[in-house]
Amino acid sequence: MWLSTKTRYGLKAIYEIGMHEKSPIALNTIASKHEISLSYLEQIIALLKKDGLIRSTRGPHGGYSLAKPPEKIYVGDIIRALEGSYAPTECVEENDLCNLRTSCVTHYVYKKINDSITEVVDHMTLKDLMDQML
Amino acid sequence: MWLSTKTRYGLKAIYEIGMHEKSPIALNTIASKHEISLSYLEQIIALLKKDGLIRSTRGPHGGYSLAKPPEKIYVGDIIRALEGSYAPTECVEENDLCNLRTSCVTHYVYKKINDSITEVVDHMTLKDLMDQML
DNA sequence: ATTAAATCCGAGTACACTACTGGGAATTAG
DNA sequence: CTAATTCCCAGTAGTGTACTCGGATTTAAT
Repeated sequence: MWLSTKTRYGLKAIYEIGMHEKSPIALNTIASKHEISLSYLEQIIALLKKDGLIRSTRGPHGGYSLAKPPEKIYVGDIIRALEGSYAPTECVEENDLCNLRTSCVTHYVYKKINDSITEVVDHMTLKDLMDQML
Repeated sequence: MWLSTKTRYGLKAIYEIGMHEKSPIALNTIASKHEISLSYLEQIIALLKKDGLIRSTRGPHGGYSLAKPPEKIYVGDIIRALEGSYAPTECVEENDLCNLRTSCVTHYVYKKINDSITEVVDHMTLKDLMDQML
C-alpha cells in the first residue's frame, strides 16, 4: 500500500466536490460523510488548491468547487498534487540524473513501471470517475 | 519512491546471480560490488530463497545460484518476494474484500494502476534484463 | 454590529516501519 | 582442522505518516 491516506482521502474529496456541481461544498460535509477529521482534510485539500485544481469560497455557505471542468482534471494531476510523486524509485523521478544514464539494468524495470502508471493516470479524468455507473 | 531498498538491492542481487552462470556466487562479492552490508544482503536474499527463486550452497566455494532458468523467473515474482506487494492501496490487494465490491469509485483508479504494474512486471523476465545491452 | 459558518495557518506528537548493525551457530571444501 | 560461507535471531536509530490542537481570518445572514 504505497498510496498514502492523503491521496486516498484527497481523491475521494475532489470526487465529492465534482459531484456537488451547483454550489461549493463545505469540508465538513465531506469529512463527516467519509469519517475523516476536518483538520486533516483541510491540510489535504490545501494541496489540491495549491496546484490549482480546486478553488475556495470563505464564509458561510462557502466551501470548495472545481477550478476547471472535470474533463480537464487528470487523475495524474490529482495524485501528483497529493502524493508528490508516484515514482517507484528515486532514479526515475523527473529531475534525477540517473534518467540520463543507461548503465543501470534495474533502471529499465523502474522506468517501465513508472511509464505504465503515467499512462493510466494521465489518460483518466475526474469526469471519467464521475460518469462511472455504480 | 515506494520500492524499498530490499527490492532495489534484491533485484540487483538476483541479476548478479543470473549473470554469474557457471557457479554459485558468494554474497560477499555482490555486497562489496554494490556497497551493501553483508548482513543486510543476507536478509534480503533469504526472501528470494524462501520463494524458490534461488538456491544456496553452503561452505567454501558456496553461494547462490538461480533455482530455475532466467526466462522462467518473472520480475513480478522477484518484486513480490522482496516487497511483499506492490498494490497502491489495501483495497486492491489480492485477498481484500473490497475487490468484490464495486461501490467505491476510487477503487477503479487503484485497480487500473495495479493492473498496469502487473502487466509490466509479469511480462518481463530476468532473462530480459540479462539480455539487455548496456 | 454581532454571530456563526466556513476557510486558512502553523505547531506538535505517537506510532509504525524501514534500513540497517551485531553476534553467533551450522555447514562443508580443502 | 580451518576457513569460507550460509543461516538465524535480536536489537535499534531515524524517518515519515497520520494525525490532533489551537487559533486567526473571511463573510453571509440577522
